[in-house]
Amino acid sequence: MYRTHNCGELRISNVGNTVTLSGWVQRTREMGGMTFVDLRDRYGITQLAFSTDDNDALNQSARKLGREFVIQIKGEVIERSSKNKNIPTGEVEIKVSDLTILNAAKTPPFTIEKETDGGEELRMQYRYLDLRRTVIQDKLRLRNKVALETRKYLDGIDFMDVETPYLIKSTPEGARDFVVPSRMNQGEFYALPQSPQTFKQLLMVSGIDRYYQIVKCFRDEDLRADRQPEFTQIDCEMSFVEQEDILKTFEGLVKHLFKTCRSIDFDGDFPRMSYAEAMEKYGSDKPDIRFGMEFKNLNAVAQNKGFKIFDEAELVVGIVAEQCAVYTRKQLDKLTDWVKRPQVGAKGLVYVKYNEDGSFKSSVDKFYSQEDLKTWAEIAGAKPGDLMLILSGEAEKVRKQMSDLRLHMGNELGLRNPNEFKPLWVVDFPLLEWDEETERYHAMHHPFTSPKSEDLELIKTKPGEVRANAYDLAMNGVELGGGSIRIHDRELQSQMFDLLGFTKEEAEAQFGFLMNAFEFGAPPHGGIAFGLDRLVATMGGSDSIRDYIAFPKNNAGRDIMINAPANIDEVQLNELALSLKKIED
RNA sequence: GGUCCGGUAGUUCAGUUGGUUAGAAUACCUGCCUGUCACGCAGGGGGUCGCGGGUUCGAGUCCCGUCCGGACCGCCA
Repeated sequence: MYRTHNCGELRISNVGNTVTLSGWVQRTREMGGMTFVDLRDRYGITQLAFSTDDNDALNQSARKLGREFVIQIKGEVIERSSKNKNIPTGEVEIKVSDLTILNAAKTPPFTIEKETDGGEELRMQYRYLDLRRTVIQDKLRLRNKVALETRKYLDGIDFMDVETPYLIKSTPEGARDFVVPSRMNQGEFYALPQSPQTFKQLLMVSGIDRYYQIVKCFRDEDLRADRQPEFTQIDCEMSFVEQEDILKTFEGLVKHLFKTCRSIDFDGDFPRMSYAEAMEKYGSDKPDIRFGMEFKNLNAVAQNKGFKIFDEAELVVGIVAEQCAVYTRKQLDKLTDWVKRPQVGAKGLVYVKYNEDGSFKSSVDKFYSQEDLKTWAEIAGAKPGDLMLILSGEAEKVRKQMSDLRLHMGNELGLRNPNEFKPLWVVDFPLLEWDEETERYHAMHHPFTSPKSEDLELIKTKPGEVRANAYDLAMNGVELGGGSIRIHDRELQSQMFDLLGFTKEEAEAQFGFLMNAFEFGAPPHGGIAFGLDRLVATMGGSDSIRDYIAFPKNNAGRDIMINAPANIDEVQLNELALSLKKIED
């Protein structure tokens, strides 16, 4: 038997017991005639004690142990003469009588500790060592708990877990597909699903009524701290529901998860905001409402006073940074540089300091009187001591830029507390989005989203103004999930494809199976999908999802531990009837 | 496709206007130490400064290219 106990469970009540423990050597401390060894496993650390008085030979062997050796010991639990209050097992130690080295270890390339000295790349290359760290294990433990509680909650209200295929068909809509060549059907390719969307809708046609799946999805797009090419969704669909039913049901899920996994209760219902309002007030469809700094439109007061840049702008918009009138020239220049970076892309930044004495100092004093600036402050809701930051230009771009600036200021001023959680349902998304490049409409959510019935008449005349029965759950500036009420009528679905620029033939070839299914009694249905990785990372107070995934990919989509992707053998290529073409620049 | 930041000891980093033998901390090794728990003390080993080219009497330092890592924009229905 390798162990009678784990390394985290022995207490003062176990004194006198003879126990066997196995684990990793965290550290050894040599004290002349004594040696202490910290033995670690997933559950904790237990101190082992050796001394020359007890057993000189054993003490000598203990000194030869290196970091991360895997050992097994037998001994008696004794009360420590000097206790360590910092760890749960700190009142006891093991007086070791037998020591077996189960496996020696090379010195690890970085320290296996809470604050490791290892850099990102090294940690990923030796991810199995990184995963020995308690902080990372805690994150995986949270993920496990969230997934488990999701299953409990959904199972409790009659949702049924149904698996859908990973080898499906590529479609041109949306993200790039990962494709898989078929050996048995040479020259043809499967695609890995970006989501089980059509399958879950077919399950509704099948009468499954309430479906969920915690499922891997794949998108061949560039990565970010919060985006991986393979990621996990909590994918859900319900029949005979309206938007309100979905929102209620899944607000319940999110509340359940925060309560059971983080002991956090939300007061009342989650607030809701229309997409239009979110864009106007925060310039984002996933606003962080942990702090204010709402956008204030200054067109009426800033234009036609002779300042050409504002006069020619479609939108002049400001935010108020409280108590920031004390910002120095240097700080303001730095902010200006920040918004001028290509990633943000603003042409410049106008500031107005509302000094404590009631006077104003701005970068546009040449064009505006103190009275003018006072009017701005009133509109913006600025008080003495505050700083107004103003951007102008093309409305859509300015909103995006101001949104970036708002979040930046939120970070600077410490207004984005990672232990505070502010959910927000964003509703009434537009159905369509004009794409400049292809000069046609794209589905904002996906082509199966139903338009709001009251907007249906606009579909021929002003398709861009049609709103959809689509909704997102945003939290702390992160999109945690989104969904919609779907189209369940063949004719309407067919019209949608028309609108999106599909020919009848293309629509039939790509989604005929779904439209055919709609002819055999499709119930009204809708659903939602949550990004599990983002949900868990947000619950853990982190911006990056990487540490919540056991084996993530790097910036370039590579797994640097196993070194994937990699070349394949000529034999494999031949079997697949593929040949590689060298692409010249 | 693009922008920015980084690459120096096992590791994390410092390295001045280009100038003698490239440093610190930590890890590692050796010795001492009987109550440590980030133990302490003394000593030691450890570097093709990512790679290639250029400028220069001289390059870790400047220039060009390239590879790798990170953050971001585009992209992500």
